[in-house]
Amino acid sequence: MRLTAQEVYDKLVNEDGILQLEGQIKFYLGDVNIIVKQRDVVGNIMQEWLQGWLDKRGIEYAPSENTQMPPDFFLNPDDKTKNLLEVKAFNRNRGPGFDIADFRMYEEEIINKPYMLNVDYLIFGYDMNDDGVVTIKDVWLKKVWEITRRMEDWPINLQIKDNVVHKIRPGIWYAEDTARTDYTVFESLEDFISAIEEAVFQNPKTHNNAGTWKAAFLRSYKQETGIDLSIPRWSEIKDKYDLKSVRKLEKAKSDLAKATDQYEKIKERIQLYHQKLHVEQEKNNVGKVGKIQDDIEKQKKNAEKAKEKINKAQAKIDELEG
DNA sequence: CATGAAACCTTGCCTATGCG
DNA sequence: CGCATAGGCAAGGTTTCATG
Repeated sequence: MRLTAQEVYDKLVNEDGILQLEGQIKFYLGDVNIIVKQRDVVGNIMQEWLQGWLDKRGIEYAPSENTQMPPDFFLNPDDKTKNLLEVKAFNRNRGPGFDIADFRMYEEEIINKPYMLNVDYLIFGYDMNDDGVVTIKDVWLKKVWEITRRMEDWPINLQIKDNVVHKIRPGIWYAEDTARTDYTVFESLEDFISAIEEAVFQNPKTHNNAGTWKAAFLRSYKQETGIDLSIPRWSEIKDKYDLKSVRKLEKAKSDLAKATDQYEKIKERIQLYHQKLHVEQEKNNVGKVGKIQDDIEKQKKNAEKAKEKINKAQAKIDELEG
């Protein structure tokens, strides 16, 4: 039986009820039996489990030729450019920490094999309790651009050690609270490619290929799919993925509005006090005149403070917009 | 002196990131 | 990959302040 990645997903979730199952990782050597409670191994175990599951359900596949690179499974053994499946797993109580691929290999790979962009990622979000019991909290089927994002100083989320680029790592694609996320995952294949191109340029080790990378990729992609992709410039799309700056700008604007409002109210208040002062001066009410004069001085200080707030907010807006 | 609104502080939670 | 950590955000409580 041959299934697509989507059919595999549906079968796992709907027919086999994977979200209701419980598992445990056991190991024995001699007469010593242990239950593995370390999470490092769960990803590999899940991949092997899926292979066992495919076998048991009689689903055809060819296994990976290179365990370092996606995919893990070719669901169509006769055409190893279609229906490719990559399996990932991560601790659902934390963020996804798995690697997508080594950046340099990936950047070259998608020129040589553009169909790799179409790999389906089957992702398990698991939980492991103190007894080592593993349960699957979530399963997703995703394309690569749906699980990757930019980072502060790079167009794609990269693991960087001693200034050297290593792996592409995922973002959080399932956040229910966007107020807490700084960078959203990419909206399209085109934006993802734009980010890769920019990263090829920014990375010292690939910088020299940057001039030809995009053209080479587009040629290869067209040859394989017949499609002329239109890739936006990174500088034109980068801001929409930076929610942090968007929020900062909004806050600065609201601070400015508030401070301006405050400033106006204080000015009105001072005017009112001046009127009162006038009345009491006419009455020669020395005590009250002194008190009102004190009040006016106080309000003038408040006005200065408000003015400072206004300037600060305006400076922030200029900085973020400029 | 009481009141209500705004400013301020604390705490817990979550994400992003760097390192081993 | 896991883990530690920093920093941002929300909620809730508390303080401060203008005002009647």
